[in-house]
Order: sequence, then structure tokens, then C-alpha cells
Amino acid sequence: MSDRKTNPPRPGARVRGSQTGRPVMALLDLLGRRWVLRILWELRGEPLNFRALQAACGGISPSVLNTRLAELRESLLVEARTDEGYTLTKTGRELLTQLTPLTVWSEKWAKALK
Amino acid sequence: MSDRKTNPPRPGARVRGSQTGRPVMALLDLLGRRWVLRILWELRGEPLNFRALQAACGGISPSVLNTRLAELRESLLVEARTDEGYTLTKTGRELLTQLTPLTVWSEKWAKALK
DNA sequence: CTCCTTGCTACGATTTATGTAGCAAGAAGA
DNA sequence: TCTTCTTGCTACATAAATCGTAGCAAGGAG
Repeated sequence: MSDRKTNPPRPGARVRGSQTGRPVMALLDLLGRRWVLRILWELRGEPLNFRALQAACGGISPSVLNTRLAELRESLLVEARTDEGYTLTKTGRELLTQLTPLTVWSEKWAKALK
Repeated sequence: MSDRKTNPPRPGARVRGSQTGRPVMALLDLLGRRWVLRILWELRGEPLNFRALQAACGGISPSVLNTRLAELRESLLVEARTDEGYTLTKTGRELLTQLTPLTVWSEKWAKALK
């Protein structure tokens, strides 16, 4: 598993559209990158290897997937376990917990849109 | 205020990386577009007019802002009130409520990253 | 050895975002 | 009325992100 360096938005640093360094701004930047939310979502269950994750994401291109994984690993949200695959870290799982209510909310939203 | 047509991801339709039509997939697609989370965030308080919102987002380019606003309005998350500006709809505010705990979480995350 | 599977990397094509300029419409002031 | 501002955008050229496909290197299985 590769360990290339990207440099994902970090608390304390300037990120897209914000110089304050506030952690939430870094988080919004990170989560707003294409595929990030989806990847976290697909890792909610058991670890998935690269190709499985790629398939779970409906055929995301391997180049982007790899970039996103590098960012998420640098951000300590995802880790790669040899012989198991990619999985959420403890921190990552906490974040996902915050996001799971979105499933239920999205059903209501869907009704509002009809 | 413009009312151009984009066509944002919708529950029931196929969206980026998913054909199932599940609402949460449409939501993840929408929220994963650049600036969307930030825009919702900046609208947490009082209504902001176009230029104010642009400034709040740290100088996002007007073209993208306008595109995002169109998507969010079609998605019934944001509305434009004449003489007041852009604001979250009831639905949009509900969504934001789900997201506000992220501020607190992000502080913990920041510590983990140090 | 040979044949798979897996985790990527390469790279050209396409889509999105950026940044600056500026216009049209309305409000405000003179 | 005649400027002069402000505001909500649109235009457009450049740059950056993403896509999609091909395929390679390493490891395991047969």
C-alpha cells in the first residue's frame, strides 16, 4: 500500500476559503472533496481492499481513489491494514458516527423533494 | 436573483457512483461538491446577500457560488428572499443541525493530528 | 513456470473551478 | 434628472481536478 504525500487541509493551517486555522474549516474542506464522504461511508462496515472499495464506490477511478485514500490516511481517518485492507481509524469511525443520521434525514428530504 | 437550472443529484435518480436511487447517495453527492458544506455553514446565521456570502466564503468565485446556490435552491435547502438575501430553508436548517456537532468533533480531531 | 489477482501508476481527454472584468438594474445622492 | 454606488450576477480565458482506460510490478496459487 502506497504512502504518497498529499497535503490535505489541516487544522491550524489555511485551507480553501479560510485563513483562520479553525479546525472545522479544515474539516469542511476535506469532506467537501469529491468522493471523500462516499469513501468514509463505504468503509462503515468491514475493511475493504483497494479494488473492493473501488467497486463499492461505483467505479471511481483508481487515481482519484488513491489520492483520496492518501489524504484520509494523512488525516488519520483511514488506515491500511496489511492483509485486511482499508478501514476507518477510531477517529474516523467517530466522524462516521456523526454522519450516519444523514441516512434518516435524507429520506425526509427525499419526500420534501417529491 | 437568478433561477437558472442545474440538475443537482436527486433522490430516486442515479448520481455519481450510484444507480440505486437511495436518498443518502444523492445527499453525499451533493454535499461532496466543492463549497457546498461551506455555504450551508455560512448561512447558519442571518440571511446573507450574494456579495456578503461570497465574502463569508473567503472570496469564492461568483460563478461557482452562483452554480452552487442554484443547486441548493433546486434541492430546497436554500432560498432567496428579496431584500433579505439567501437563507436556509426549514429543511436546510434541519440538515445544518445534523452538521453542527462537527465543530466540536473537529477540535478533538485537531488534537489527534498534533 | 504460468496464470491470476491486487494495488496501484501513467497519461490523454474532459469536466470543474478560478479569477478578473464588467454589465444591467435599481437605489441613493446631488 | 443626472450621476454615482451597490448588487447580483454573466463571460471568458486559464488552471486544476477528475475521468477512464491501459497496463505494470509484486505476490500467491496451481
